[in-house]
Amino acid sequence: MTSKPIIVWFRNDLRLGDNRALAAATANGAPIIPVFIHDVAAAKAWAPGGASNWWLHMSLASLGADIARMGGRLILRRGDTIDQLKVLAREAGAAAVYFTRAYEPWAKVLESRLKPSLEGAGIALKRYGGALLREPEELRTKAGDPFKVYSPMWRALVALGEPRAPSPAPDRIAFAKPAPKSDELEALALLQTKPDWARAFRDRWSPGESGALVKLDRFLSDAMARYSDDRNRPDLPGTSRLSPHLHFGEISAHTCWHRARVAAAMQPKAEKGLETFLKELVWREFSYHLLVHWPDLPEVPFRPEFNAFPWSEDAALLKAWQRGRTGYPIVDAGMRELWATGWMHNRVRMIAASFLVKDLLVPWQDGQAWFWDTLVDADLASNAASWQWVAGSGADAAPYFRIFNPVTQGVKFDPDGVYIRQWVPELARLPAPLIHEPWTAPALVLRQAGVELGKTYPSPIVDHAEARGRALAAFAEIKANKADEPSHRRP
DNA sequence: TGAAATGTTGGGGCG
DNA sequence: ACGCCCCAACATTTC
Repeated sequence: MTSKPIIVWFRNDLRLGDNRALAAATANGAPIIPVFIHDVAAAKAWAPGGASNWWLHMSLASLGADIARMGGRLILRRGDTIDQLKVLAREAGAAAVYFTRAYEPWAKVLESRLKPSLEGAGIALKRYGGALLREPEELRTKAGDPFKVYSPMWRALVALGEPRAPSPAPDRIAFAKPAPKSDELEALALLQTKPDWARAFRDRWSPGESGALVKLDRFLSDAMARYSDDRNRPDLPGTSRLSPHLHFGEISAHTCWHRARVAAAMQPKAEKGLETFLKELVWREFSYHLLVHWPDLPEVPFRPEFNAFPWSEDAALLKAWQRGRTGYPIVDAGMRELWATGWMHNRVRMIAASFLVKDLLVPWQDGQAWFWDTLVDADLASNAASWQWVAGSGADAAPYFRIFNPVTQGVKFDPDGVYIRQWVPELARLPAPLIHEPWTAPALVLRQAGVELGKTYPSPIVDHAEARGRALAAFAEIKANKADEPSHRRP
C-alpha cells in the first residue's frame, strides 16, 4: 500500500503494547512515523523536574530501542509541538496524526489548539483514550456531576463492568522510509550530568515498557497476595513500584488490571490483595477525574475555607524537611529515600506530607513542588490530589484533625527500624523501638550507638505534641469561617 | 489510608 | 463473702 504516512505522536504513552493510537495507525495499513516532541515550554509552570526528565530520557531510549528492533526509528524533535507536527507532516507528506489523550490542563489547551491548526493544514487528527481505565466523561454521579468522593466512584466504575482488555503490541509495523531526520536523544538535554545525582536511580529502576512488564509480573507473583497488609510496610517489598511506569504510560492501567485478575485467579487467597491493588489503580483514576473537572487543583485548595488557613512560610523548616533533617527518623528516612532514588514509599509519603503541612504548618503547595521536582513518578493529578488529601483541603480528603504521630507511625509500620536504618545510617545502631524517638533514649544508649543529638543527627525541629496543638488551633480558625463559604466549588 | 482524651468494663488485691 | 479501689484492656468521643 502506498498511502500517505501516519504520524504516531508519542506523549505519556511510551509503549507499543495496548497503545490504541499506534494500533489504529498500524491497522490502517499506512506507513508509520513514530515521533516524540520535546516541548519545554508546553507545560508552563509544571515543566517536569530533574527526576522526571531522567526517567523520560531512559524511557525514550527504551522505546527507541524497541522501535529499532521492529525496523523503525523513533523520531525525536524539539520545539513547539504544533509547529513541529506541522513541519514533520510537511516533510514526510503525512496525512494524519494519531495520539493518546492527556488530561493536564495545559495538555487540554494544546489539544484544542491542535485541531484547527493541523486540520487547517489538511492533516487529520485522531485522538484515543487509554491513559485511564475510563474516560472522565463515562463516570458521573446520578445527578450528572463529577465524583467528589472516592467510594461512589469506585462503585460506579465497577458497575460499568470490566475495563476493556488490553491489546497486544503489533506483530510488525510498516515504517515510513526513509525515516525523517531526528535529533539525537542527548540533544534533548534531559540528563543533568554535572553532579551525577542519578547514580542510585540507575541501579534501582528499569525505565521502559519491558521493565514495566517485568515489574508488574514480579509484583503479581510475589507480593499481590499480601498487598493489603504489606503495602503499608516500607521495610518490606510490599508495593508494586509501578508508579513511574504508569505515569509515562510504559504500561497501561488496563494491562495492570487484567493481568492482576488473571494472576489472582490462579492463586489461593489473593482476592483481598487483588481488590486493594485494583482500588489503588482507581485512586489514580479518581485524581485524574478531579484534575479534569477542577483544573486549578494543583494551585488552589479544593475547599475554599482553606484559602484563609494561617500557613507559616518558614524557609528554614521547609529546607530541613527537604533535606531529611527534621529530627523525626521516619520522616527523614522518607525524604532521603526520595532524594536518593526519586521515589518514596506511599505510607511514608503520607507521614512526611502530614509532618510538613501539620507539624510545620508549611503550605501544601511547597511540598507538592518539592515532590514534583524530585519524584520519578511526578504526576500532576496524583501529586495535587494527594497533597490536598493530606492537607485536608481536598475532595474526599482526610479530616483535618487526622494528624499523624511520626513516632507511632514509625513503630507501627517499620517495627524493627529496618527502613530507618537503611536511609538514616547515623541511627543504625539504635535499637527499636527507640530508633523512632532517639531524643527519649538514655544517654548511655545514645553513646553506645554513636549518636550525639544535635550533632550526628538533629534534635526534633518541633515538638510533635506542641505542633499538634498549633495545627488544631490553626484549623479551628478557618473552621469558624466555613459557614460563610460554599461547601464545594462547582466544577 | 489517626491520635489522644475520655468513658466503660471486669479481674484481682485487699481490708 | 463483700465492697472498694486500682488499673489494664477495650470502646467511644473528640480533636
